[in-house]
Amino acid sequence: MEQTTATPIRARTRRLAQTELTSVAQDLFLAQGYDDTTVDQIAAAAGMSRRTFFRYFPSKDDLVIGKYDLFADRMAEALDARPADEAVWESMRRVFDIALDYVQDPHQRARNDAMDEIVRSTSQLNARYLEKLQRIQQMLIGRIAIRLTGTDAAPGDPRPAAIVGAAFACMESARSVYLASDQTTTIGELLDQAMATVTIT
Amino acid sequence: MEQTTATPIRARTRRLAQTELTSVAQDLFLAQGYDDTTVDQIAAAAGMSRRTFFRYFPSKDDLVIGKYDLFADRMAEALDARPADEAVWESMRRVFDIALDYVQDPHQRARNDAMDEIVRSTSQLNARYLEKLQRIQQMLIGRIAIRLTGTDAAPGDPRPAAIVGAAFACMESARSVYLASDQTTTIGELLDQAMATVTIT
DNA sequence: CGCAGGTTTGACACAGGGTGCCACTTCGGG
DNA sequence: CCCGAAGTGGCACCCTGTGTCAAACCTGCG
Repeated sequence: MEQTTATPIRARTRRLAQTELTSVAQDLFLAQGYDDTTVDQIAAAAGMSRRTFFRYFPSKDDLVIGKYDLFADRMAEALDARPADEAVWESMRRVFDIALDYVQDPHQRARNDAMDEIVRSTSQLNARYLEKLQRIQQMLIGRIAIRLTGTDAAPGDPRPAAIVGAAFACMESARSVYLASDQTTTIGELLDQAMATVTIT
Repeated sequence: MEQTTATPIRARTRRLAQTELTSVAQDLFLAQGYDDTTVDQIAAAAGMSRRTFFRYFPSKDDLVIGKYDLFADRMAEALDARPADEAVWESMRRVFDIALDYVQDPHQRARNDAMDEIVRSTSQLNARYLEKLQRIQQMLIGRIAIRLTGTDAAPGDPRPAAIVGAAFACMESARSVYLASDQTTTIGELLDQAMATVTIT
């Protein structure tokens, strides 16, 4: 049967459990590192069994990396919202805005940066992070291709992927410099510098 | 004692075992997929024990992904060999040449492309591949930084990373278009197209 | 030839991530 | 109150990866 109506409650408690789990897990990761924290520990700390943990997250990695899935949708939306006649490079720059300041609360932001640092310093997580980025780019490439050539259908054209990839390269350069610096310069400024150096014709 | 002279024999037999292992493993991967091939199967097919396999490769992934380590050295060399006054974008283009045609034998090349296809279609391998690429880029960024500013030491400058990243984005766009196409256009041409679209100031 | 050195190998045990299965509880609605 | 669906925990299991240790295997040397 279709249980159409009553479902949102389930989804909400589910998300609650997930955030609780992430919170508890982050504490452990920051305290003893990602690799040295077992799923058993996380589950125990959250008061559930190991088996149940895997019902909330498909893998230990996803607990950390999963949040980047949100970006894909948001960035796709943001790109669609840009005026159609805007230069694609500028559109890309604006799309990145939402990735830059999606967290304002300074406390939460610090925690976020700390997790980013863990991702960067854990080879396995870093790898999966890069893959997520690639997947996001894939979403955008199709849209950029349509902008360039009125219609879709130019599968042999390397330019859309090159443009999107180049833009993300600028983004990543800004991010990495920002995280390694004393954070006096904002990511936005660094990104502007990078995207002024690399341009598209 | 220093067994200076007689040592290369060890290294050679080791490399022999490694290539044998890769060869046998590739057959299995192509036949039944990467995930569905266990290390036990590979080891058995190569006539050794599982434990010994892990003495030749630190992980199953590395058997596939390891070859890209060679590129790091070769590309670093290639970049150093470029004239110091050459435009960095042109230098990057030339550096990619060695990655493009390091296999000439058409039979071997087909096998190589098949493995690349497996890497691309296996999430875990794709992730680790991207990480390798990132590591290679890291090597090059330092060198590009020196070229831009006479000396080293400009850790707050996002431009070197942006340039190198953009160049690699062009490279990857060319590669992905090439692999998805009927392969009539060469990667070199696609790369030229991509790198003509993206420019640096 | 036979022995002493180091190296390679295989077998075993073990930890950790991840999955399928099944019984039990829990919770919401009629 | 009862029924059915969802959530849960425990168990067994597979696979990757590592530490350990004893046996096999060279290899040079007397």
